[in-house]
Amino acid sequence: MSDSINATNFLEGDICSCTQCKLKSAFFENVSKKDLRILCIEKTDVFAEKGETVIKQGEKIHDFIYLKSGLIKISRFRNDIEQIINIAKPFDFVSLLSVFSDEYYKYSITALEDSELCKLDLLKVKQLIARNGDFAFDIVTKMSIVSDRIINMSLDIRQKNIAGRIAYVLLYFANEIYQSDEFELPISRKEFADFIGKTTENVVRNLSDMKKSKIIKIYGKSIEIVDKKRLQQISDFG
Amino acid sequence: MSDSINATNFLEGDICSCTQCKLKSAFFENVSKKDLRILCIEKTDVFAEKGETVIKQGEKIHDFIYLKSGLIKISRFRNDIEQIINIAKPFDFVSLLSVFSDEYYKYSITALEDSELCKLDLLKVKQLIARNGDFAFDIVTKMSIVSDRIINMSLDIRQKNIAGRIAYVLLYFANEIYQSDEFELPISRKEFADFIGKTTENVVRNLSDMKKSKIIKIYGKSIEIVDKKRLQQISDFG
DNA sequence: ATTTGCAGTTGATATAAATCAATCTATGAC
DNA sequence: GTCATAGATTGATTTATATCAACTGCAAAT
Repeated sequence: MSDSINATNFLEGDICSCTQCKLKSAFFENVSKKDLRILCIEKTDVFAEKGETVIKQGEKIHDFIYLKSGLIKISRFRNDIEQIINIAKPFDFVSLLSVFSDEYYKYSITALEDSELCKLDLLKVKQLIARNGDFAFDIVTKMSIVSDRIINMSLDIRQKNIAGRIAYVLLYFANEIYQSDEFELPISRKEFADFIGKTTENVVRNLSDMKKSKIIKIYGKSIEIVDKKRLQQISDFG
Repeated sequence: MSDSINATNFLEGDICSCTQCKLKSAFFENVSKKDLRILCIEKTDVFAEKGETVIKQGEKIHDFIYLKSGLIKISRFRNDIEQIINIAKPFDFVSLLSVFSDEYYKYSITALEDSELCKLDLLKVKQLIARNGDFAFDIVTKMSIVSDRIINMSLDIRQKNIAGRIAYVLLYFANEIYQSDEFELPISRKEFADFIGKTTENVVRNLSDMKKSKIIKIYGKSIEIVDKKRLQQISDFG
C-alpha cells in the first residue's frame, strides 16, 4: 500500500535527528535534507560532564564540533600555565578556530557545565563547503563572527587594568552568558585569574573591594550585580 | 587575418592584469580566468605612501582588500589610545577580519612602508564564494590561518612580561617580516609600545638594557640581533 | 569524628611597570 | 644657519600588581 511506503519514507527521513535539531538554523540553514542526512549518519552526540575535557590541545583534528547545550571554556597551556581564551555557550561555540588551517588542536575545550556536543566528520563538512556555496558562505560568516569576537575580547581585556578586566568579565557573564544580573560564577577564582591574565589573589581582592563598595554582592560563587552603571564605568574606564 | 584576431583576444585576456599577479596563487588559485576577469574589471589598485591610512575604523566596508607589496599595521582606537593588533606583509594581510560579519570596519589599516593594495568589490567576492566551492574553501582556509595567527600572537604577547614581549616582537620582525637579523624597525618607539601594550619609556629602557647586555645593537631604528639564542630565551621565558 | 587537602581570603612585602619631569637628539620649516 | 617640534632617552618617584606567607572554612577521604 502506498500509504505505508510513504510512512516508511517519512520515518527514514526522520531517523536523522539533525532535521529536528534546534541548532540546525545556526549552521545548516542552507543544507538540503539529503546533505544533512549525509552529515547526520556519521555524527556522534557527546555528553560531557562538568569539568570534563572534550578536546585536548595537541590532539589530531577529526571532527567539526559544536555545542548543543551547556557551557565550555576554550584554553591553552604554555609552560604549565593555563590561559583561558574564551567561555562560550551554544550558538557561540563551534570548533572553527584552527580546524581549517591546522592538523592539530591548538586549544583545549573543557565543559564548565554538563554539556552536549555534536561531532560531525570534518572531512564531510569540508566536502560540503566545496559543494554547497550557500553553506560555504554561512561557514565563512560564522567563522568571521567567532574569530572577531575572540579577537575583540582579547584586545579589550589586554587594554584594561585588573579592576576593569574583572568588571568586563562580570558584565560578559551577566549580559552574554546568563542574561541576568544574578548568576553562579561557572569558574573558580583561579580560572577567573587565568581568563584575565592576573593572579588569583588579586582577583579575590578586587572582587571583595567591589563588594565593599556595594557594586556587587558575593556569596561564594553566587554573584549579584547591584550597581551595574558603576560596574560598566569601571569596565570602560579601567 | 586570424593571427591578428588571436592577438586581440590574447590582449583582451591580458587586459586583466590579475592573471599575471604574483599574489594570484594566494587566493585565486581555484578561480577560472573568466571569474578572475569579472573580479578584475572592477578592481582598483591603490598606492599608499608610508604613514598613509588606507582604511579608517568605522568606515563602511565595500571592498575585499589585499596587500600586494609593502607593509601595513592593523590597529584600533579606544579612548584615543591606539592598540596595534598586527603588522603584516603581503600574503599575510587580506581584509578577512570583519568583512564577512560586519558592515563597518572595526580596525584601521595604515601603511608602514610604501605599499600597493588591491581592492576588489566585496559583493563580487561574496558571490564568487557562493558560486565556486573550491574558492570558498580557499577563503575559509585563509581566514582560518589569518585569524589563528592573530589570536595566537595576541595570546602570546598577553602572557609575557615587558622584556619577553619586546624579544618576541624583535624575533617576529627578524623571522617573519624581514627574514634577516638586521633590519630597520618600521615603527616608532611609541608604536612599539602600542603593539605590546606597554609605555614608550619602558620600551626604550628595555631596548637599551638589551643593548647593554649585547643581545642586540641599536642605531636609531636600525636593529641588529647579536645573540639570538638569548633573545629567544627572553621571549620564551618572559 | 578526625584528618587531609584544596579553594578562598587577607596581610605584608617585593617587584614591575607607569607616571612625571627633564634633557637630548634629529629633522623639516623658514 | 637657527628655530621649532616631535621622537627618543634617562632619572626619580609613584602606583599597580605579583609574590610569599599565613589562616579559614568547607568537603572528601579515612
